[in-house]
Amino acid sequence: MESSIAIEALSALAHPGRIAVFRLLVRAGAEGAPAGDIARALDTPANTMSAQLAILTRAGLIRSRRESRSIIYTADYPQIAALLGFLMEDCCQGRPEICAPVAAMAACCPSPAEKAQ
Amino acid sequence: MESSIAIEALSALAHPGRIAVFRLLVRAGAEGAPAGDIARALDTPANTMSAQLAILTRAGLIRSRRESRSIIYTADYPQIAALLGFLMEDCCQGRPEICAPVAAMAACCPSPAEKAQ
DNA sequence: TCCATATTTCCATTATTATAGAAATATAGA
DNA sequence: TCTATATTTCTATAATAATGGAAATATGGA
Repeated sequence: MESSIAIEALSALAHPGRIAVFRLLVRAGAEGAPAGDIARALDTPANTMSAQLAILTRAGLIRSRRESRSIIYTADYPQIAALLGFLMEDCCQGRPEICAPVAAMAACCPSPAEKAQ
Repeated sequence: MESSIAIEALSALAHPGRIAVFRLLVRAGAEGAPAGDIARALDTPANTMSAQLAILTRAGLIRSRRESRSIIYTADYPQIAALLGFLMEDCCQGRPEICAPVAAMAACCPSPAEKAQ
């Protein structure tokens, strides 16, 4: 991942309204949520929410699809993973115990390989 | 983690100079690096670097210790893990495959439990 | 004490970003 | 076609952040 891409994503997240939107969508999973529902849930005017969703979209963190009159937003999980990977690149340097806290954080999401064990 | 804490950390990272410092320190491990070395490595004036280090420190992402005339900076791994955890909180919702890309990102850092297997 | 090195603080200029009212656009249904 | 709903775009004002020169502070050694 390019540094400039990561910075755009981090800038997008570094805002009280937008991080709330992001976390709502991370929790919402693949179904996502329509713009209006998000605006109501976070008690934000529709045009302000529209700007926030546009910024998160341009940053690659979320995606949208139209469904009838609504626009449904979803988290872009692979892109999010790429951002986290960029932040922690080469964190181990042969001593995994250094960044063990990071691995522990990810323990909620066992990989398919780990689930098979 | 409080939302305001996460925003301060993300704001600190959302900057070309500061994310370069952050990643340099993530790679540097527990030994860290002195301010002057970091400034030289990233070709940044000492006062500008000082401001950048201060912002990352205030955001809780890095720590410093004095060693003779130098100030050594290190990444604060537990705090970083807490930030990543905040971003991905409740990402699974009973369906771990949704955020599998995130788990795959963390595969470089097997936890002690995983290493024992 | 005096000097060199390492880092930080002060400051002013310049540039970027946030907010929401009002208007515009898109879709669906009567 | 007309109306209601859903969302976005346009716009101006207000607030915040980045940069690096110059000066200040802290440490160690002669």
